[in-house]
Amino acid sequence: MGNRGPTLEDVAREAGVSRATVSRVVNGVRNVAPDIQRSVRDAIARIGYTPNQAARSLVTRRTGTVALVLSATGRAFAARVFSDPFFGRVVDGVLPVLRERGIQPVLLVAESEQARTQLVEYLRQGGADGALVVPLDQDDPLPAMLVAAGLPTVLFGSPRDGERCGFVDLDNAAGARLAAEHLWATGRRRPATIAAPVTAPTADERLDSFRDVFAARGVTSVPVVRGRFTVDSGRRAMAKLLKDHPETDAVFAANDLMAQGACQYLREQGVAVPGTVAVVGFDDSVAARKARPQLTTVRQPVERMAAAMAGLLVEELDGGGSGPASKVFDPVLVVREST
Amino acid sequence: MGNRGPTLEDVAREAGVSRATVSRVVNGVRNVAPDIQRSVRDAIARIGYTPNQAARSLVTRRTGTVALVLSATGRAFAARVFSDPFFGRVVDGVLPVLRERGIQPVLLVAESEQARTQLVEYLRQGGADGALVVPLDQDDPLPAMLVAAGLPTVLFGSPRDGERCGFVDLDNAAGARLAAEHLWATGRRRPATIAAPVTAPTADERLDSFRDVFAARGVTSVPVVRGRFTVDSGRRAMAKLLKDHPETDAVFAANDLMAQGACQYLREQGVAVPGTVAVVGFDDSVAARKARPQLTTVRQPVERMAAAMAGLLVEELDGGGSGPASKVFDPVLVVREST
DNA sequence: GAAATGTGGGAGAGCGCTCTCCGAAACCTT
DNA sequence: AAGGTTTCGGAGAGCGCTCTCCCACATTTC
Repeated sequence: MGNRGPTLEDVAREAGVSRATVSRVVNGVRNVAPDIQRSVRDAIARIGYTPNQAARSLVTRRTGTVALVLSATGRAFAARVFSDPFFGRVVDGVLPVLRERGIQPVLLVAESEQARTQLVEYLRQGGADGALVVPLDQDDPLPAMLVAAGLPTVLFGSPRDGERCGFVDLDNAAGARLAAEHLWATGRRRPATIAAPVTAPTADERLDSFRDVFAARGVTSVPVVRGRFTVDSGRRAMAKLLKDHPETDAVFAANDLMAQGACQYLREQGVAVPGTVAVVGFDDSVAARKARPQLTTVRQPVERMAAAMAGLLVEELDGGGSGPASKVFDPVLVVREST
Repeated sequence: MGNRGPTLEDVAREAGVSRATVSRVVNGVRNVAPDIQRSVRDAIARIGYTPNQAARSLVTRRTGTVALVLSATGRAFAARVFSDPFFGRVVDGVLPVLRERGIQPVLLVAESEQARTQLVEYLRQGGADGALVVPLDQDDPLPAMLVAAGLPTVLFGSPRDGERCGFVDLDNAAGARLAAEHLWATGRRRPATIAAPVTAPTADERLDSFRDVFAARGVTSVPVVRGRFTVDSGRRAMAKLLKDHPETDAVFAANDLMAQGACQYLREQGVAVPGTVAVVGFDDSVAARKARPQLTTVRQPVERMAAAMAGLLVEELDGGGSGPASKVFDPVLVVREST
């Protein structure tokens, strides 16, 4: 606490110059004669000076920090976040962009009502210059709260109506269409889907488009079971599907983990994949390649999207003007062994 | 940015009192007459005042923030952190303790050399009041760097010699002994182990104690294969073990994920578990209960340890004196289906 | 009734830094 | 040589808050 280290003033005295000059050297602004620069740097090293961020922020109104917020409204927060490789990919995408610009990335988690309030308060008080938000649930109030607090914010996934903030997103509808058309083209006529939880941000976009493709070709009924994005829930969903609709010859799951669970269950029951039932996943996460059979899946370029998200925020932060921007990415179908 | 909101001064004017009085109300110190208190609160609500954390920190030398640092020296950082449920458990344990005290938890990740330097710099400049560090690798220089920077620090896992900081740890040796004695008692005489990577903090503590137990009973050779804490590496390790030491009748893995991989591989090869080979894991993570067969494992009370870690730091932070404290937890053997 | 005690509020000095002015010196220009 | 321009360093005014004094007044005590 009372760790009061040396200040600019101390460095100035040590180097025999003024506070202003030391500040200029530290921040590398304007011209300072080379020899004075050297003597200042020496003094800094000699007495072990570190700038005080609080003092700096007070005048610059900047912290040099950006928050990456993982937010959920439901239960089992940590279990969800620290088992789905999706978040790791987001982090992987965001970090380099921020580091490169000397911005300190800070992970914040909002796992409860209370946490969310504390978090918004923290950011309002100047905890970070902006926020990158990855909402796990569709009805998450956090983005709206941040926007209302006037904090520059960029979302992973489209904002709901009225939330005026930047975002990156995947063209989910196009991805689902890709999957549907592939299954149709390979002769499947009895598809079913393991959908996202109703609360998921992307829940119905993927589902509806998938059905539309088949509906347009005369297949009007596509059974749906909701999963919870985990391998286990995929198994359970598949079990239900197999029981209620044994004629099913194709399954489209809303993420790879659930697709993997479906494959596991099918094979355990002696159902051939892809022989009898074809399975398509979503994301193209590491799970897709590790599963056996390797999954055919809709690739979501998560790292690139995350990087873009960080890029948009950084732009908004120093560009100033022009307001929230956004970027939508195109999915690609990756055909492997499960279809 | 130029988001200059209302200040204490504005509230004071609005409420017709002095800056000092508003400050007293906001921070709830000393006596302020009830009616004045009310009028100040009204004024705050009316003009939407939020205290400026930078200004506050500048004088108090406190941020009200604690960093939870995940640090690794190797590759594939995010993949490791966001797939092993272990970290979720740590987060789950730490958060409530901090929230309860109104401390804002901030997750920091040190995934590279550069990140580590930036991070230490950030914390030295007053990014947080203290750090909770979860090192993934034994040779991680971060704890030493933080201690050197004078930051109150508490580790998950014992510090290396000379690092003078608080920590919580599991009695790993006792855990390994528990596993060994259980296997011995159930008649296993040809044990092998799937050990942690040499770089892991707990690598040899578990391994050595396990061997000691068997050595004391005349079994002097215990084959070792190193894994990488993942299911996949467990499979590979088991394959090697089965090839080189087909007589093996028991396997002790350094975490549940590897034990799970071992079980999978054994069963796929038609080797009965626990009939022919018994398997013991470590941690008692969710994976242990989800695996089939359900794993016998050494329970590490991660959440409680994490909570204690946070508690120790908080104490050091406001207690001041007395220096770094520590706490060691006892493991428990949980017998399930795999032995 | 005067002194001692307690209570509630204001004044104002910083915390460590940035950044706008200013002025002194050095360098061109015609 | 006189003026203009550029270069470089210092002075000093805050940024928004906390916190120590200090003072005015109310209450108690002998």
